[in-house]
Amino acid sequence: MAQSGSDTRQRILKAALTHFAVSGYHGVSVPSIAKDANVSIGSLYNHFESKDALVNTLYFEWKTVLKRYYIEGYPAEASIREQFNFIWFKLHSYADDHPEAFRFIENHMHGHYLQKHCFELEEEIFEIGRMFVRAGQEQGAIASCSPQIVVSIFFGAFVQYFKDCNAGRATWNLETSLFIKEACWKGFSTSP
Amino acid sequence: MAQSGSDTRQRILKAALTHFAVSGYHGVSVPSIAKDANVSIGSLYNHFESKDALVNTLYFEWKTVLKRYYIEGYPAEASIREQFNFIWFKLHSYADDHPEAFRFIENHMHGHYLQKHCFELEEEIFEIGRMFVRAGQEQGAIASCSPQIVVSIFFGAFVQYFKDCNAGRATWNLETSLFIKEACWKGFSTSP
Amino acid sequence: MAQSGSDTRQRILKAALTHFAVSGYHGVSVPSIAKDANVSIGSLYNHFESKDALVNTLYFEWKTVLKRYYIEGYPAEASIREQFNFIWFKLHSYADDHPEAFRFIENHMHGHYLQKHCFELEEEIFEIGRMFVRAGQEQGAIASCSPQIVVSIFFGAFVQYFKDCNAGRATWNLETSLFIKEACWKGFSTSP
Amino acid sequence: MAQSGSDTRQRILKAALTHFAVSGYHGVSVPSIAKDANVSIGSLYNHFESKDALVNTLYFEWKTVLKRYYIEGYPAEASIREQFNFIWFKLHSYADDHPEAFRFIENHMHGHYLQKHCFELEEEIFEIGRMFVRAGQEQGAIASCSPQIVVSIFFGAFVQYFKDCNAGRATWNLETSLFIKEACWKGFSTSP
DNA sequence: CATGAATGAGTTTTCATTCAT
DNA sequence: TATGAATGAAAACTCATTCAT
Repeated sequence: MAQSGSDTRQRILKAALTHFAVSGYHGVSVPSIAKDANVSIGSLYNHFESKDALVNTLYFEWKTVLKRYYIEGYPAEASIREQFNFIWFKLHSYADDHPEAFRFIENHMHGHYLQKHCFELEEEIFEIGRMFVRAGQEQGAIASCSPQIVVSIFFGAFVQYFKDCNAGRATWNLETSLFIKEACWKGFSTSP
Repeated sequence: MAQSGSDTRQRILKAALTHFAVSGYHGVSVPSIAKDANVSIGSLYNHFESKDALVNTLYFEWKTVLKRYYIEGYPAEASIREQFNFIWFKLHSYADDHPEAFRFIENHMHGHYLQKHCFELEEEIFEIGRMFVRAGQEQGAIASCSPQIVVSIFFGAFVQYFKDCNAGRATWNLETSLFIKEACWKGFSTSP
Repeated sequence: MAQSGSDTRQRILKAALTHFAVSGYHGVSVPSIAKDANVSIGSLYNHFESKDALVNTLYFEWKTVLKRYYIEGYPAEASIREQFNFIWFKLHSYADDHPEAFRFIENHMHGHYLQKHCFELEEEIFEIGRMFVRAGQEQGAIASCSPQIVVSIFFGAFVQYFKDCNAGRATWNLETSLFIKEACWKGFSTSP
Repeated sequence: MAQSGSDTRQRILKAALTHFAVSGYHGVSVPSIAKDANVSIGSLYNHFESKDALVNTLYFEWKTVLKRYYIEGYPAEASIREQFNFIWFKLHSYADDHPEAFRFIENHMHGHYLQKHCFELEEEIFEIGRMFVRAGQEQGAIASCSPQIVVSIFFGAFVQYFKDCNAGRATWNLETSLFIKEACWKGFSTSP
């Protein structure tokens, strides 16, 4: 059961992600993560100070990945319409590439155990969305309202679609996703 | 500390709702519920067979209340537009009247511990939404797509708005709520 | 293995005293105490918040008993000589009546785990000794020096005698004890 | 962080002494010693077979040092009075030169983990004291009693004085120490 | 010899549940 | 029905020790 060594941390993170995504923080036991990672409990605690530290690391890492999805190649010079297409496409890609991570970071009640820097990162990411909305409003392309409201609409719709797919109420595919995207755009844009 | 007896069950349910809404199933201990309900542990177990039975009861009761909100007075004869107004208004009223209950039933990962009849009830409620969508589509008032997708859009938007209010990113009021409702309608309706 | 109920706490305290007296705080495991007390671990934790709370309770209780030994019937009006006889006799009686308790409270390094009120109680008891010394010095019966020094002499001698008996280097009996008492008196009194 | 090698062992012993003196055998973890010694855990185990072996080495070494203090230059031909002055002075010097070591070897409950040769060495050292007492008794200079009792008196007084200084109840200086020495002598000597 | 990641038995503690009163 | 002490399996976490490099 001894391990190759260097990838221990990654194996722990991978196993932990799966467990937390499925059962939530309190529904997961550290031994079960260790077992799934094929690592001893002691080893897990050599890599992460506590269960708490482990979820926080996980959350921060995957929110950071999401942030990178949004930021890298963001078409700041393109039209608002295209900016929205980009954001939606990235959201979709992230959920498609890393469904467990998306489930983990969006599906939970992230309670008392998340540290400040995690909440701050979450806010940074929402701020990316709000910046897009503000730009659209300045150009008159997006309806006038509190920017977060627009984010609520399209992000909420996307998350619910993702959940419905997990629950078997909807089918996961790009076509449907783009249909929802268009509906959202129609909903908050000012185009006739 | 002895209690009148008849309302014991209600006090337990109330305390349990608060706890589960805040911390999730696994994050709550039965003794803490009993303490908050001002009831002995033994008494709690006289009223509910197990922690499992308690959440299931709670979930079923509050989902039933939500179902009643939708069903009672549903304007089946009115226009699709008005039917949507009604659904949205009920959703809003429920979240407004019973914020903890809404948080509890919508905000969590309801995992393995929910029993079949709870999932069935959830599905029944979604079905109310889908029936409305189908009716709208038959009349040509709602865009043609899988009915659940439309539900995802407006329900997802609403849930996200509710969450954002809880997180302090948005402000809870009817005006904003109606703004989101209109955006959703514009999004999935066929009106020019 | 179910227990009569009301004396659980006492059984825990008794078992804990024995264990701590023999092995010290860190050398004792909570399960071993529970087992010896014929009590389940959970039950132990119903009665004491933590291992820490348990030692503190134990320490405080037994130091309080020692304090009572000194205080009750203290012959404040008698001669200094007789006051010393009284103190010594009480010290001896305590160690004789409760050898494990004496071993526990005097033989250890009571480190970080003792709470303030325990240290304060210890100081109160030393203060009883110092008050006796001051009275003796005012009467010219005890040599002039910092009062604690006199306490160090007789208390230290007694504790060492007690330890030596435990180690089999000396024999525990009143006669020897009184011999040491007389030596101490000769040592710090001013009598020719 | 690699070390010169030869002094590794010394650094380990030094760090271990400090830790054991403060927290006792069971209150100290091997990794914490290694860290403080600036040595890897593996290296520590190259030098000492086990935690057990480490304490035993430490105990034996420092008791040996104490023994040397007593033996080297012992004035066997001088008067009993001067022999006592020598013993006391050496005790004081040892505690003054190596306070941590003195705390370590005298302040603890040295339980099950000490090996036979450590207990034997302890007994040898007590025997030095008892030999002095016997010589004094043969000369009629020390009161007649079991020799260990006299040792209990002065050694106990000294240890208590040392502890009181550590606890802040007394002040460590030679003058006070000599005062206690004189009191002890008056206590157990036969001089008028 | 030096390193430090890995191990897993053992520690403290929690908690769903039972049951005698 | 109400009570809450008792239970013990399981959780989070520690730590002496090993071993491949």
